[in-house]
Amino acid sequence: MENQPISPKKQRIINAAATLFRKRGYPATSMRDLAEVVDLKASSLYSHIGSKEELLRQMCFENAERFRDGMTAVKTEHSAPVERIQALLHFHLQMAIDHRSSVTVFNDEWRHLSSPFLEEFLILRKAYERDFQSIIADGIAAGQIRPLEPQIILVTLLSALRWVYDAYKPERGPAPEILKAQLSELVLRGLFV
Amino acid sequence: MENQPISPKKQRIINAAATLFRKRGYPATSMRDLAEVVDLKASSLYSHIGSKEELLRQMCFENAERFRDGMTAVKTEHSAPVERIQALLHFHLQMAIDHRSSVTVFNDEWRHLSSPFLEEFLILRKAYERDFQSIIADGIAAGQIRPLEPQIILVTLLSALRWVYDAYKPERGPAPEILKAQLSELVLRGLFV
DNA sequence: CCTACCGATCGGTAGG
DNA sequence: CCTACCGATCGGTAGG
Repeated sequence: MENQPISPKKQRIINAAATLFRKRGYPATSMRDLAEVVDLKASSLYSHIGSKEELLRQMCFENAERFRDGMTAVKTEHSAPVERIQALLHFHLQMAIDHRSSVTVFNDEWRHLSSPFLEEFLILRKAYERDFQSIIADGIAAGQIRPLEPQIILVTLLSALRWVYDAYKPERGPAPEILKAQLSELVLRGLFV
Repeated sequence: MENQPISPKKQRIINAAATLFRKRGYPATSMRDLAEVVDLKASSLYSHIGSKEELLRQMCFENAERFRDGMTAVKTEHSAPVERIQALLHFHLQMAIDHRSSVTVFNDEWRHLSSPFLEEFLILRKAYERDFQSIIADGIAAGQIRPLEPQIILVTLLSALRWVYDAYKPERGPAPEILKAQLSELVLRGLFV
């Protein structure tokens, strides 16, 4: 990924695109829809961006990097599996709050990437999942995590947090700290008392 | 919803459409893609179906009915909140196994319905969620469910099951009974030992 | 169930 | 950043 500086105008376009992609999905969002939101003609978008798919790529890979960096930080700051899992859970929730639209696009729209970006993306995602899964396996080996299939635990945990990206609005729902506390308790300790 | 008999050919088209809509999403699936899968020209599809959106409607409302009927059955067969929740969890997993593609479309593609079907669909979904949420509230009142926001519990529970629709293949993963047992344990009793 | 075709819309370019 | 425009593809229809 090249890292040229991004102009403010370009950033506005990216943000508007993330919101539209989240709400309608990537294929159902037209460049004319996007242009209207940023008060431009569709053709003028191309002075700032290369293509529609470049926008999608930017969102997918930007968040792949954020999750990779988050994983690195968590592994550096914590050594016990249980603490690592708790920290990752909080990190996922913070990502949902700070980068709601672009993380939703990262979660749901990556399949519309074309080759070779799709393959590159899947490699990054696989690496993240492998890291996470091995933390879970460590927790099981230490007798602190329920001894179930690590793959099932991983996907269920990630899936349980997914609604937050789609549906949580900090201004409407509970405060972020309350949400984090309730979700941690629910996921880590279970539905039943 | 009218209930005219559905010809075998029409059913084949619906099934093929469900698989394509699940894999690529509704907007990114063209009628020419669909025609190719069922060995027809695109125009010939219209001898069997009314429109592309009619296919989407069929899948969305068919499953809305299945979930409504499932909810009715669970409430008839069980009276304790905890048993009802356990039965609903098993019911959701059975739906994922029996109707994988069409339930994924129901979950993810309903937003592409147009008026007034979108509004009608949301009413049905809301009713289901209200039923489910009040069972959770009953469980909390009875001291059997963790006393958290019922809305958070509901969406987290439904979300935790969602990956199964997208990713579970009975022929590759664990047997359905094992999956059900592990998922129940994980969701109901939590990640931590 | 096909061939032939329709108007609308798509992502994107040329040229200023 | 706009006007003007391109070829491709879309969902769908006419007519047999």
